[in-house]
Amino acid sequence: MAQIAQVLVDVPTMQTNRPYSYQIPSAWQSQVQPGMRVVVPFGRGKRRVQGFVLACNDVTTFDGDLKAIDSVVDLAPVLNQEALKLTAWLAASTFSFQITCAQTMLPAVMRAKYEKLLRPTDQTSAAIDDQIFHGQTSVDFDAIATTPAAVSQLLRLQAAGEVEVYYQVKNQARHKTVVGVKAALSVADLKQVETTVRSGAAKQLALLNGLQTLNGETLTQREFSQRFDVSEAVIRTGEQKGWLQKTAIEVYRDPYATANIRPTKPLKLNDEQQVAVNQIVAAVDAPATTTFLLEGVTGSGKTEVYLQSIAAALAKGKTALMLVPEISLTPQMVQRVKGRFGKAVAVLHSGLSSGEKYDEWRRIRRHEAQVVVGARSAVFAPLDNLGLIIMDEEHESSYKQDDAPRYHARQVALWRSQYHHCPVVLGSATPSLETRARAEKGVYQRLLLADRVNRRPLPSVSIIDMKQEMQQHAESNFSRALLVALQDRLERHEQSVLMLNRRGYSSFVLCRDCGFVLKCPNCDISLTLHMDTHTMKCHYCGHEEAIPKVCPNCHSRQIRYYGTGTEKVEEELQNLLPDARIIRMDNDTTRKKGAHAKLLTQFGSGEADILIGTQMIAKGLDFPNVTLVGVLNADTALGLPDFRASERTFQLLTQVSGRAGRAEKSGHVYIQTFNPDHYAIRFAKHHDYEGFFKYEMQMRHQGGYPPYYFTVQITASDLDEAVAAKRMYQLLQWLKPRLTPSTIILGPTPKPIARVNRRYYYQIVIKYKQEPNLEHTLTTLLQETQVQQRQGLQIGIDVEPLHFM
DNA sequence: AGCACGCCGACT
DNA sequence: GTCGGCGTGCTC
Repeated sequence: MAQIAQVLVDVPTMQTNRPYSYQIPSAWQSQVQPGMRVVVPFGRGKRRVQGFVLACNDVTTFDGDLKAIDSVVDLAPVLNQEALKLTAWLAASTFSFQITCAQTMLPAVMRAKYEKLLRPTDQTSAAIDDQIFHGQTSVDFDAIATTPAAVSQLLRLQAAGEVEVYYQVKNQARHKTVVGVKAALSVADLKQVETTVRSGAAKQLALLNGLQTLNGETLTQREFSQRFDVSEAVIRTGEQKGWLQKTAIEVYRDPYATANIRPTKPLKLNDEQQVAVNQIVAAVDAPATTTFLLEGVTGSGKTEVYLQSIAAALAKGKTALMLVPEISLTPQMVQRVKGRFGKAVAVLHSGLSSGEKYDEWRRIRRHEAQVVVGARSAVFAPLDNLGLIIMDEEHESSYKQDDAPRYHARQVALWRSQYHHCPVVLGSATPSLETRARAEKGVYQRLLLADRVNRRPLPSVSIIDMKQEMQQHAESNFSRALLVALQDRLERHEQSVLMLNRRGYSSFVLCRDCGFVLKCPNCDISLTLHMDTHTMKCHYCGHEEAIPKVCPNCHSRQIRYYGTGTEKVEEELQNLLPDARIIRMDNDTTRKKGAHAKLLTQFGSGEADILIGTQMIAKGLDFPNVTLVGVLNADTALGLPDFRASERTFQLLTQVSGRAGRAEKSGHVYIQTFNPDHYAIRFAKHHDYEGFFKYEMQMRHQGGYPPYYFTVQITASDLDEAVAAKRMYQLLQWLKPRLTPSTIILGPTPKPIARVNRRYYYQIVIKYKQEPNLEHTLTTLLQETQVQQRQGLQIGIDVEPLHFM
């Protein structure tokens, strides 16, 4: 019987990023297993932390007295063998702490909350009890220890044994329960009781009759009350008389009421779709770890290919995982999958409450759900026996997590496909260059859907040169051509969608006399005007202040907002087209839970003529009556110092164009731009992904960028700019001799937004083709900079970063 | 992270 | 002399 547990403790630092050995108390030796959470003492004080058991055995390299596990949190492992292996791989490949990775894979409620408490002892004097405890059994340490003087007093009291410090490790996970009703007496006894009830007590008789029909089963109180027509008060009486027992029945929080979902049937596939399904299903059956690139224009029916492939995996008794970007995870999308697979579907996304996420996670782990649909983190869903992984819109940057662990869901999906020997399907109309290049080399197998379902032609696209427009007409967000088209749609009772490319282009306040721009005091970035709260906000640190009435610099009153936000566009459009009914969708109007869906439903049911929004409207929405799509500012992202700017612009334009003319009516797209000759815009006009791919590959080849090179970004930040810069140059000197000569190191350079939250940022980018020792080198780097990190320097490593700013 | 240990300046 | 500042090392 294993006596020693190797435990990963919940202390995310470089020094503690390894297992610690603990004695397993003999009473628990048969039940502690790898993957369970435990509470262990850690450190010289009385600190207790949560940890994950990685292994159980009888050996340790530690030559000292082992401490014992304090308590066991789980009855069964929450991380299975696959998850434990994945944790180790994820930590190594993203340069993050193992404990952080383990926690990332689980619902947030399973993360422990810690409380440091003070408790009285039997030596506590009346005076201290009066001062600190007021008769309570414990008080929060931090609430009392607010001043240095208070801290030293507490330390003295602790030394004198008058108070005790105690750490409480709290499990946040709560199971939702409803009240159940169960008979407490046998049927015979209940019959006996019936004879003693006063005649005319109809409800009590009904209750007794009802109890007799239960057959020892438990019914929810609600159901019982309805079925036998007895009130809760009567049931309470029955409980008091000892006829019945109330119990707690565990229920799942159901985020989508399954009741009103209409079942859907598989659609007839066209030839291309059928070929794709056949290939995928063959790989599911084999099983083979083939990675497919399913490349299909918008409207070519990729989703139906996914659904029928999933059906084949389920038919084989296997499970399936379907990843979609957060913004595509709309109620329509969920309905479509649930309509096909019903209760077998679990949905994981950020809109769920933490309790709902936990319940969905448990349904998956208990094998009550075989299909999981979810955003990025759903890639960790605890599905056993995986038969198929699908990643829709694989080029979406939201698949990469922005903070530690900086993983890309695609990499995790590929890892899991190796583990389960199952295929992966990467789907997109505009695949990332990396993926498309791998398909070119035969690493991935390419499946092409060139035709739109029903053979609808792609919408025609007009490019509008805003430079000319500006010269000939007054400054406006709307070109004449677009306005005429909008007017035309209003008259024909058709709908329009307008997209404002918000990135780096929101409203800021500018003084027309001296040119002063209101900036964040903590960050090198202008503050954004928010009309809903009437404040200026920083989008990086959250700083908020009042809108200035006079210029803080020259005291002029000519201080106005400048630039274009969705609100301003809406206002201008309403002036230009007073009769139009407009819905605006942006971060402000969709922040509330369910607001997103509500606005889309309103638009879909024809309650508005025009939908204005940011990038969020480009994805997945499918309204047959939309015949016009306008992109107000196509090129705001093109000017950004990022080699992926063209790729993103092309993808966005192609995607938003796909919103026009999805049913019988043909669509038209207007793209307003200041760079009408830019290749990203030219290729988007002709829906020419292949042309764009070839051209962009040349650009990447010349620039030495992915997919020709791999990249790693190292960021250092410090409150003192000189320190950040100096350390970065030292780091460069340290790094150079450890990398192969063909590797290119860019930087150090200050980040384009050099200061965020009072910290100064510098970055180095490593571009390499082959660097076998990179993992080791960078891990060493993190260890060697420990002392500096303690002194306030923050160092971060991002493997294959998606944003270079 | 959080805690103890340990070594220097201004107070009872 | 002691209290308390924070730099350094360690946590099974």
